[in-house]
Amino acid sequence: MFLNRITKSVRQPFRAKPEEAATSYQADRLQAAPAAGRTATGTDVARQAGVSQSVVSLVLNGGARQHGISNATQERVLSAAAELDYVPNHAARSLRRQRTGVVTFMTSELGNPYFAEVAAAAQQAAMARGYVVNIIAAGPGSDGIEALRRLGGGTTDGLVIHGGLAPVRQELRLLPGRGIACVVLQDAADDPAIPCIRVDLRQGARLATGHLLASGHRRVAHVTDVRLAQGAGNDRLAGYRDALAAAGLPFDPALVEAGDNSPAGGDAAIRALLARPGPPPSAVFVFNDQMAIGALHGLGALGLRVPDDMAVSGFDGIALGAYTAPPLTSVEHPRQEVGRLAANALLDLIEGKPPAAAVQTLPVRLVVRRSCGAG
Amino acid sequence: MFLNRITKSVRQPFRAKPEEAATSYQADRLQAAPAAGRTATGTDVARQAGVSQSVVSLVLNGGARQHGISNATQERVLSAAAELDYVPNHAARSLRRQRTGVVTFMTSELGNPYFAEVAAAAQQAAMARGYVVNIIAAGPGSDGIEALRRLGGGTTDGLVIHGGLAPVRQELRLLPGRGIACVVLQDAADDPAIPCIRVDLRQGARLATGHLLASGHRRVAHVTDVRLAQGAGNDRLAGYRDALAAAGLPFDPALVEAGDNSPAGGDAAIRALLARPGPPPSAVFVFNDQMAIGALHGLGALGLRVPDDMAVSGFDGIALGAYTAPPLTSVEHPRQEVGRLAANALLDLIEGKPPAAAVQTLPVRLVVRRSCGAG
DNA sequence: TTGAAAGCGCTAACAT
DNA sequence: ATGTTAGCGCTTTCAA
Repeated sequence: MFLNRITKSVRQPFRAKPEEAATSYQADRLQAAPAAGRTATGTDVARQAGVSQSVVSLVLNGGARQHGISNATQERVLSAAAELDYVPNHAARSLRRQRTGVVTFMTSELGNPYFAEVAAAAQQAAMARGYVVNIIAAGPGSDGIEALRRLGGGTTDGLVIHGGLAPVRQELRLLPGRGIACVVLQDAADDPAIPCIRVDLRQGARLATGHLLASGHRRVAHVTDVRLAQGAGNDRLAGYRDALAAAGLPFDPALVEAGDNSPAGGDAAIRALLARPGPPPSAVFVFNDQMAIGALHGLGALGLRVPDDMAVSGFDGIALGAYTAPPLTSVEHPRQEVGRLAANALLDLIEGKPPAAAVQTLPVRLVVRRSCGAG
Repeated sequence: MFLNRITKSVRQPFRAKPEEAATSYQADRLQAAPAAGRTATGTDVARQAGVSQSVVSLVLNGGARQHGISNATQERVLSAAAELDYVPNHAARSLRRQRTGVVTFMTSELGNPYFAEVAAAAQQAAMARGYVVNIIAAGPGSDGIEALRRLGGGTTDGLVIHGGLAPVRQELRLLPGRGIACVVLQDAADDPAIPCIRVDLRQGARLATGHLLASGHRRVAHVTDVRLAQGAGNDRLAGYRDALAAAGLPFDPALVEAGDNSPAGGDAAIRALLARPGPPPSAVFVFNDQMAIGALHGLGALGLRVPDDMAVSGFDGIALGAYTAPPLTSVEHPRQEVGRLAANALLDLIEGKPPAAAVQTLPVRLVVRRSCGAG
């Protein structure tokens, strides 16, 4: 059984912490390796080419020139490798080189198109620098902690992690000590050795709310994600308050509602907001576009017209936002840039180059569409 | 430089196939390993615990009981491991065991919520069986081929691949020979050694189109994905034709339009369809929900009401479909089931258990909402 | 111009 | 009850 910290065999649970035992790598299950028609090794190639194994390695790794391997030999090695469909064993190479050539992206929000774009850009940047990227779908929950624990030597050279950090901060701090470079997205990891690439969410919220206020709305509500709630670190809420303050308006908690981060959550939140006593808001700034789409739906169901009865602004700028009825005002993030910068910061770290800056904050852009009334 | 097939060093491009050289693993870039504060090894733990390295391995892998290691020794090993934050080296372990305990998911459609759900379910199933899952975002393009080439020994024990297979079929066939088990999603890989888990798209298309026909529509159009075009293997198009035939209606190519698989593509397609001469359709079955949302938008822009002027059915059943205006009729897929079955089929293959069936086809379910008029 | 050999960290069979 | 040892496949230094 695999064992990172203080855990023991499942067969001897008297010592295992149950929750760890339950999720830890069950090596016992992986015993019987089925003979899958042995893969060709470098030695096989060497034999076939009639040279030594080290020559194979040299030729295949580009060291042939400086070691003065003859052209004829190179040809033989190359064709033997091709003939045998030789692929160097990654585990052996990583073990020997003490680097894997792999970097890992971890996120709980796989399927969020936002992340997909960031990941794609990061992957492109990493590939351009010779690395393979793989993605682990795990979040701040126990799965994420477990995943981080497994990230030991020989797994990956570095990690970009995205999504609520708090619960995994502890594990994260251990990674550099294990020789794994880290970069975090959005939430800085109070550790100067871990750079952070972030988007200026607070400014985005200021822009969106400010635009609604500038259009003449005086009761502007806010729908937020219940997981972030009122706590500190809710940048969008902070930006919303900034904008109110700048307009000389008081912050009214009765105009803030929290909901699930989903269309259904946005729908429920807008209904809750309108069910409250007192004068209803005439505009609402919603946490993100998928919740905003739910809100549009809820408003329609209540017989309210957008933007006449209620102006709506989303956040994030997903592609579908331009295709809702009415099209959704939103705040675009520089996703590509985030991915590119994150990958490059990580690889610089891995390769020992001087990192750019501990925290890089990128600007956002307001995209005005019909849902907020203005042109 | 890394080299799978007939490629050579970038420094000696006279022999390298340019396109391969450009994308291949550039080992030269990964030379200088920065000393990142040496990670603790099993030997370190052994020294600290005052035992031999093999005892450490035994204790940490659960072999302690049957090898009769004393409790006191076990305690010492365990606490030494904890103290040193020991994590077994994955490369070394994989090399020795000849299995990695990792399975790979490959898809080009990262960010498609459809895939995210499949992947999540698969991951859960794989984790329950003691494997780590990692995801590679690569598709049927050159990136996918490159990625498959790198999938050699010591990288992963198995692969689930999703998305248009044709271009990578060739590479795919080589994998079992390299000891990598494969399962494909949706498009069967004419190789009985590679199981396929699929959803009955054709039946889904029959259901959606059939429902429109049953509602009295006689001119039912179809918007398809341009990448699938008219070719064979377009199950949705086939199901659409099935339904027409079952209703005794002729297939009219003028009622089929292809577009980009995106909201913009759906928008453009519906406009193109309506711009054609001849009587317009009164209903349309669209390739998937995101294209259908684009179509709803296009129809609105043209001043047509849904469902009165045009009934619309999507496909896939994404969450946002219930929140469009009007809510979108669609065809739900059993995503979780797909993921679960794929993971289990793959792991059975890896572990040498008898696989269930070469091809498992799962049923879909029509979800009727307002966009098609019916209740 | 090529080969031999050491060793990365781990597991497991075989000694004690 | 614990230690020794032989590799897994690869890279790289040193020798020939």
